[in-house]
Amino acid sequence: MKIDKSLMSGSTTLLVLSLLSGEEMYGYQMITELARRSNHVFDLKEGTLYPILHGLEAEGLVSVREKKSPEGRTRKYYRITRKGGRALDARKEEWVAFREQVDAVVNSASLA
Amino acid sequence: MKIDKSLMSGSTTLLVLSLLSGEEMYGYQMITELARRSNHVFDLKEGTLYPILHGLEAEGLVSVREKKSPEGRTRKYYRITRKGGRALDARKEEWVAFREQVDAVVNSASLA
DNA sequence: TTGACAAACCTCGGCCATCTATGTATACTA
DNA sequence: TAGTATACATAGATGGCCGAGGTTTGTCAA
Repeated sequence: MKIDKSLMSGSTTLLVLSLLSGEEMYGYQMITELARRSNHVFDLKEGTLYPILHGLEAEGLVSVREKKSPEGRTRKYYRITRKGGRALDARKEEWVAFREQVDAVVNSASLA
Repeated sequence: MKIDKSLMSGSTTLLVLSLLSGEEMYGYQMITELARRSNHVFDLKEGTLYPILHGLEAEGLVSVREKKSPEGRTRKYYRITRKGGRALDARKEEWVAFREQVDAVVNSASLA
């Protein structure tokens, strides 16, 4: 199913931080991993992700280190910081509240 | 709790059509009703709603009729059309898929 | 060895949804 | 009669995401 992209707005940071809370990852990997875990519902674009990562780094929510892949290419591995963990918790709370209220409105109307 | 407004993007039309699926309503009422039903999580602005309503009307998803309130003021009552009903169903499906995939990513990461 | 393709990073310009600010008019109330 | 709530509306700014393009390095086939 194709989801209206405007629905995605605002959830991207939550998704990225969630991914990083599990393990250290590099950008390109996040894109493929997110697509895989969501059955391609989330097809994050490079033009979207990289600016977000730079922003998260500037805010101190993630840290970066360069590392060579087995083939010799250089990758930038991102790791979530303590501050990032707190930001993630806040984002999760927001998401849950948002989700519940949307459902409340959608369901309350259908009962009328 | 205050929700990042960017999260709202794309859900507004779903919410408006949901409201109208229950009953005929006028713009100002939708704003207050939405705020009430969502515990002020959704505090839709007039500058957001009215253009949306005009757009929905142009697409044939809602119809309008003018009616005087008991006090004499003129209101524009919006009603969902058959086409609007089908659009609502589609939006609901999108929302459910989106919600489930976000939860899937958020939860799968926290297990790692 | 050259050409194509995937991996991996990046930036810029534009679109689009929403908000802020402002404007109008009417009714109620202090 | 001044202020507040109701009820509609639009214009400009903002901000997130995408499309389109670019670069470098490695792999593999022709």
